[in-house]
Amino acid sequence: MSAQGVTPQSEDFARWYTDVVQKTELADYAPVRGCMIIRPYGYELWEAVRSGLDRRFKATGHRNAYFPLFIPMSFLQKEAEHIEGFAPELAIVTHGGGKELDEPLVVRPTSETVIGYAYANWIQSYRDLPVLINQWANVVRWEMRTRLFLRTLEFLWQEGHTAHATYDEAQEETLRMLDVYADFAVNDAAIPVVKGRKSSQEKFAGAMYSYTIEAMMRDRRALQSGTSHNLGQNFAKAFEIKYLDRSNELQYCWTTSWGLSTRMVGGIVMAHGDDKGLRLPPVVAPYQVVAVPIYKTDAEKSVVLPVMARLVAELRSAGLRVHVDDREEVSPGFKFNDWEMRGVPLRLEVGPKDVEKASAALVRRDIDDRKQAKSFVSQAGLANAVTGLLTAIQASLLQQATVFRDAHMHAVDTYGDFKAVIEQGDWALAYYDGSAEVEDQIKADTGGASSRCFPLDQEAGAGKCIVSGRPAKERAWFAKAY
RNA sequence: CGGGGCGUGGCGCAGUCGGCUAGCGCGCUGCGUUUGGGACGCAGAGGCCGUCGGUUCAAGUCCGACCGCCCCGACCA
Repeated sequence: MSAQGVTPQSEDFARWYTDVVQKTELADYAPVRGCMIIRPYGYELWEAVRSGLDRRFKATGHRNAYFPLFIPMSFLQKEAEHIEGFAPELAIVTHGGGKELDEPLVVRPTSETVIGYAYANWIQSYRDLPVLINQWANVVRWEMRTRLFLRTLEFLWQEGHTAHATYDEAQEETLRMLDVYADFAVNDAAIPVVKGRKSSQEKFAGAMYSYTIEAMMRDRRALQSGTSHNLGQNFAKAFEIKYLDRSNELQYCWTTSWGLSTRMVGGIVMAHGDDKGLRLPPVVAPYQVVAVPIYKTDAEKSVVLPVMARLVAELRSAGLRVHVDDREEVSPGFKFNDWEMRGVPLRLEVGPKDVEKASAALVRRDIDDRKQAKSFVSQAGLANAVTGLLTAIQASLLQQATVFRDAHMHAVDTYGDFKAVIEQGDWALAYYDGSAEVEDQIKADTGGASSRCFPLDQEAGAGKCIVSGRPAKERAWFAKAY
């Protein structure tokens, strides 16, 4: 890490990422391997993700609740595929209060099982359905290799868990929540995403179908940014989640679960960041505007500061998140670079000339060229100008990410083209029979590219699997992924 | 767990064939001058050289073990 700024993205993306996360004070390493200390700036970003999602969950009829951290080991074993999938990454508590426990407790890697237990008790009749609950929680998965935000042993997330009377309702819910994630990603995080269905290898352990939103990072690798699962009746059967239908017959429920984690913070970093550091979308940025006063002498300072204070108050009363950098010990130039690294979307400068002319300078973070990024506006109506620019920046970041992404996604028809596309680091869309052998073959041939999803928006058609030649009904996206 | 790299003030590093009081840049503290794109001067503070054990008159330096971190793979939100 250099003393000033971060390793340029173009030089070493992985290094750039770790530099950015630490130098912008999003997070720090913890004393335990693979764990992370989320610092205020990073936590505020997560809080913005949280509030954007929470609002949408409530608007679609969900309520928040909280289920316990510890789960009896036996619960996980009730669903065969579930335990098989999670067993290698469980943290297990064997002792408590100085004594060995009769039954080990698992630190939740996800909560389908405890929640299934509760739902079995709560649900008797079709009148109790649907149950639409979400929880905000931490979970633990003992991963081999970790990276700040992208994969940590403990992470924060939300997990929605719903129970329904029919398959169709569960499927509808699964896709509704996938849409909620996509809406959040696009409109709040300014990240374009591909919605799709996971291959059977990539699906959640215990799910019938898993759906995902996949985003492209600036190094073109894919990031699974949120998942929504139709669990079928797998967990209902394992936990006896049953209801009496209208004709007084006992039926198993159909359940869903869906989650989005602090990984999204890493996604925001990697989808928008540039050589200078972060570029945060205004909707989720902890500070939307940073105000830097400019003065040389005490006399100038005494005229600049009151004007700045007045303007900042106006912006705040317009509902904007504004930070005033009134540090005396660093120069304005230093502050400009510092806040650009931290990704604040818009900078407000007020100096002696502005006081004279009743103007202010606004500088956009999303535009590289300094002259183009900077504009001078009248102090009158500043809040409107700022709001307008923030809207433009939000749109521009989405636009830039979309243009970048689309330039690196290719539909292919031959395996030669497929490998060439992956080789150059891009995403390839190809007919795929969905088999594990083909996926393994592709992984081996391409140095680790995996199927990301069968995109939902593809036209119905048929073709031959690009590897096996077997008939395939759908195309899938393949890419190297985080 | 396999391969590669690295552990020396907060951060980044130097420290030659073992030798004297362990150094440099950044940052930090104080004072003064500065301030519209990463200011400067002066004076300071800050180290069990990752841990343990060996070799030696003498170890940051040589040997061994261990621990930790980073990068690349197998596994994953």
